[in-house]
Amino acid sequence: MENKLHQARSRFIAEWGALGSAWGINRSMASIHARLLVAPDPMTADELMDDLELSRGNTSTNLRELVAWGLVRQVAVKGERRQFFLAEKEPWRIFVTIVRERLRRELDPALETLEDVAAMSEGLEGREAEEFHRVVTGMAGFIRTVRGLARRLVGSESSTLAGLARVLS
Amino acid sequence: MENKLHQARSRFIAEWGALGSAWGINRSMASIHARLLVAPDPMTADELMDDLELSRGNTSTNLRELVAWGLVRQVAVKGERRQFFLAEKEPWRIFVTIVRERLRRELDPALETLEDVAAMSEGLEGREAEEFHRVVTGMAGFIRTVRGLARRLVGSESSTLAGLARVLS
DNA sequence: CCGTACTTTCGGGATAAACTGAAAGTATGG
DNA sequence: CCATACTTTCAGTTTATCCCGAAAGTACGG
Repeated sequence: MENKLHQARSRFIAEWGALGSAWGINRSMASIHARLLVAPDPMTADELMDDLELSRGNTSTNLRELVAWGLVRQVAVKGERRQFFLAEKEPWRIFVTIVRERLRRELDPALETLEDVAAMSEGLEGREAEEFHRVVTGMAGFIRTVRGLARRLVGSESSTLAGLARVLS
Repeated sequence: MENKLHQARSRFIAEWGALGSAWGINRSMASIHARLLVAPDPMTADELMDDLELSRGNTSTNLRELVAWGLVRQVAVKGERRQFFLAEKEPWRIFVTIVRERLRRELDPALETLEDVAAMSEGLEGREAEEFHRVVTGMAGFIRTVRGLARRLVGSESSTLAGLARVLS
């Protein structure tokens, strides 16, 4: 019985790690996140370290990252000196957090550069320059629209999924 | 003038590469894609190679990948022996292609495993096992819903962005 | 404040991914 | 069917990233 749980948990952690890798999240961070997700109670860095066979340093660094992302928070347990970590478990909130952070960290700077570049190429002459300007401007506009939609989508705390489902059907 | 174009183009290519990296696409592939995006005419592997200072092998491999993704296609130019490559330039179509491919390559397998793991932990007893089952099941359900929505979103060839905008406002 | 329990930092090593360049492969025009 | 122009493959190298573990740092309880 215990064994079945361990087996399922390992697969879950491995799969979460793989998904993370495909999206630019490192394996340790994804593993720690996965482990915390399925823990009924907050865990300490030491427990995670032993469970996932990661080094102390690695565990510490990635826990900090997860806290910075807002996916995990530190909780104080009365009468305990060490820190405990607790993951957000509600899928919609996890999703919203990730989308928000990625918009902020990656899309916003990219969009700024793109609009910069579009402006730089304004009014240049020649086939190449004209096509460049046309494409970059179009791309920037599209991304700006997507960002706006994404922001509204993740703007509300409660799930907009049901609403979306209605529209797209 | 020529110079301004070059400068803007370099920045665009670099930015596209950075964006790609953050999303698990390698830099060469993203650079080639960016270069083709802003080209008024189809380009050959050699032109790309010189322009981006990549090796022949790297260029060839990543062009093939881009074709496999459906973001670039080969076109025949009359009276020319070598192959020319042309990128899809419409932002909405690019977006749809990428979303479709990533759903298929990453989300689908992940969801399958997740549902597997959820089934494995069905009926196990104990706090840990019960929480595990609860969380994994919830997660799988959520992802299934998201996938369904995404599929519908990218199901139509023409942009659904306008429709979305209406709903989310 | 001192000792101890806990956490973070960081230089160096390991690993994996990306990239190169040359050789092998393919196909087309003459 | 040969020569040549072009493309792909692949073994080896480089590069970037991740990860380890020890040492330094921090703060709490007594």
